[in-house]
Order: sequence, then C-alpha cells, then structure tokens
Amino acid sequence: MRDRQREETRRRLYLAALEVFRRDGVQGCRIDDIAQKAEVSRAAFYFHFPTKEHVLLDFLAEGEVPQARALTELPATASLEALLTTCIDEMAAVWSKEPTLLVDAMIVSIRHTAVLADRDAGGPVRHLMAQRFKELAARNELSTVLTPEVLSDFFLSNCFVALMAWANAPQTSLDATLKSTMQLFLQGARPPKK
Amino acid sequence: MRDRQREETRRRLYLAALEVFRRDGVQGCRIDDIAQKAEVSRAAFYFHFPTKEHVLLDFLAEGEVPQARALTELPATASLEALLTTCIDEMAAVWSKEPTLLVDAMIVSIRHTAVLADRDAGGPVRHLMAQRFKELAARNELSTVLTPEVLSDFFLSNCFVALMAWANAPQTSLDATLKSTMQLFLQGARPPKK
DNA sequence: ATTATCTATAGATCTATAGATAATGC
DNA sequence: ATTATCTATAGATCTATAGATAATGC
Repeated sequence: MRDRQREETRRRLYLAALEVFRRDGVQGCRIDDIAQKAEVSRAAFYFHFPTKEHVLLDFLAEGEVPQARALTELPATASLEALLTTCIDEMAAVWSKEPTLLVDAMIVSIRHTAVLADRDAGGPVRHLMAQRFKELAARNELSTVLTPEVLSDFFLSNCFVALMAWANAPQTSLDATLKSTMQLFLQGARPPKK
Repeated sequence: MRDRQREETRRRLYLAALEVFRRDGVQGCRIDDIAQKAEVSRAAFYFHFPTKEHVLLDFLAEGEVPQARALTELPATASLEALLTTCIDEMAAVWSKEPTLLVDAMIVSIRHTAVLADRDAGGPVRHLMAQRFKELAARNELSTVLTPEVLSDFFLSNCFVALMAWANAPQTSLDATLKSTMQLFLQGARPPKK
C-alpha cells in the first residue's frame, strides 16, 4: 500500500518531468513546474530523484528494456550484422518517437557512464553489446584493435549522432541513416572497390 | 585601454574558471568561487560569459586554433589517412594535458553543435573536416553513404570517446588508442583477412 | 555627454533539512 | 513505537537589472 503510493507518486513525477522537458528543455525548466504538474511539493521531487538528469536516466533505462530483451534473445551464434541490426532497430523504435529528448539523453548517458569510471557504468545494452563483441572477437568475426567496451561505445555513440543528424534534418530516412551507420562500422569509410 | 582592461578581466575569469572546473567540476562549482579567484564580482562573470559552459566553449575554441591551422596547411591533395592523422595528433596534443575537462568539453560541444541545428554550428575543425571529407568523396577516396558533415561528427565524437577511454584507463597508450580509432574509421570493424 | 565595464542587490530558483503524517510491524 | 513518505521552510546559489565609475568621443 505504501509501496504502491510511492511508486504512483514517482511515476507521476517521472511523466510530468518528461512533459516539461519536452516543452522547456532539461536545463531551462523549473522543478516547481514538474512538481505542480504532478500535484506534489517541490521537495517530493527531490525525494524521488536526486536531480533532473536522473529522470532522464530512468527514461534511458526504460527504453533499454525491450532493446536488452531483443539482444538477449539473439542466438549465441548470431553474426555481427545480426547483432548490429537488432541494436539499431530497437534504437530507432525508441528514439524516433522522442527526437526532442535525444540530445539531453545522449549527454546524460555520456556523463553517467563516463563519470563512473568502473566497468559497471552504463545500462544493460552497453554491457550486452560489449559482451557480444567479446565473443565475436574470440570467433575472429570482429577486429581486436580496440577493447569490446570501446567498440561498443563507438557504435552506440555513433547511433546517437546519427539519430541527432536525422532529427535535425528529418527529410532524410531514419532507417537509411542508421543502416549506413552500421555499414560504416562494419566496413569503414573507404569507398567500396569498383 | 578600456579594451585591454576588458580582455584582461575576461582572461582572468577564464583562467580562474578552468582552475575551479578542474577542482570541483563544471556542475559542482560555484560562480562565486570563480569570481573571487579572479578578484571581481560575481556579476562581472555574467557580463563576460552567459553561463559556465560558455567558458568551456572558449576553451574548445582556443584548442581548435592550432588544430585548424594544421588542417588548413595540409595540401589540397592530402590523403584521407594524412587528414585523419593530423586531426588525431592535434587532438592528442590538446587533450592529453586536460583529461579532467574531457567529459564536460565533449558534452558542451555536443549540446552547442546540436542545439543550433544549422550548418554553422560547431567550431572550425568540424567544418574543415567536413569540407575535406566532401573533397575526398568527390575524388572517390571516401564513402558517400553518409553526408560529409555526419562522417565528420562520427570521427570527431569517436576521438572524444577514445580520449575518455584512455583517461579512464591511462595504462593504455593514448597514441595507440587514437590510431586504432582512425584504423576503425578507415577500414571498419571486420577483422583483417588472414 | 555618451558609452562600456563592472558592482550592488533584488528576486528567482535550487538544495538541504527539520518536522508532520500516515502506514507498518511488533 | 518505528519507519517511509512527503511538506514546509531556511539558507545557498543563481540570474536579472538598476546604478556607479571611469574611459571615450565630440
């Protein structure tokens, strides 16, 4: 009962915050507006979230749930292409609906995975990708010039950059942009041999 | 005389801010501490910089000066490798001395190039790289699956990610990490044919 | 006299915390 | 009785702005 009430208040604050973020931006908005929209005191916000950015971390975590499931369900023998395709499909599904929050989400993600220097930083997708990359490298299907963790950060951050480019110029196809991002990761920036 | 005084105050605030950023972080520090260290009022800080992040933008701009010169001095016929090598060498020169400011610098750079959606966003290096990429693509020395602007953002953000990975695990060689970043961009993540 | 630079300060917003309320566990 | 959740509020910090000072231009 107390737990239910707590979770309900937290959820109301979470949804109110995302609404206000979309309208005023994460930096520009007031916590008072979030609290008022959720019909609680400003201090209640701080009881549930240390900072505004922690709401976005929750949002990132929520978005990673289906993505992490899709990655986990891939067979252990899945190719690098299959892995990356699954990754970009799930990213597109989440972020094509939330282009407004993209920049702040990427920033929060960088800050909170970079600040915590240890291996545990970041969400499940980052780890699942790194783990798969490790296995693919062991099977000689992936370059080993960099660690699986760094390769995973490269690929995921490039996906974010691609999503931001799409959000700024929506006449381009999101699908094609992400596919090209994958192709570049796989084959590099040299032109194909004619 | 007035100009000289103005620039001197601005410079003192700039240097004081960087010192305080290194000690307390950009988010964690107080503008009062910056102003006190520079021996001016807090409001004088706001006269020179709209926000703390604008100090970092100045720092980024300053770091780009030698980098932009090096890129400009490259012959028009320079190969893709030569271009990328110059780029990473100059980035290493700036950032190996400032690992503490890396994360915030990357974040500020993303925010201020992404927010201004138009082509003019970002510093000179971003544009010089995009321009060179355009010429290389025209000479069929670079893939055209993505625009030169996006390719330039990919490469530069990957360099930042690589620098951050190095800063978190300094036992690795910065030079090797950046060289591998370049290799990955050039040749992709597939393992070399044996 | 006008203007640029900077200070003093008012008002807005945030962060930390003492205390109220109501659910829980004994 | 104890504890978790939330409110009220004090104090810290930021942001905006009116006004002081000193350099500039006429």
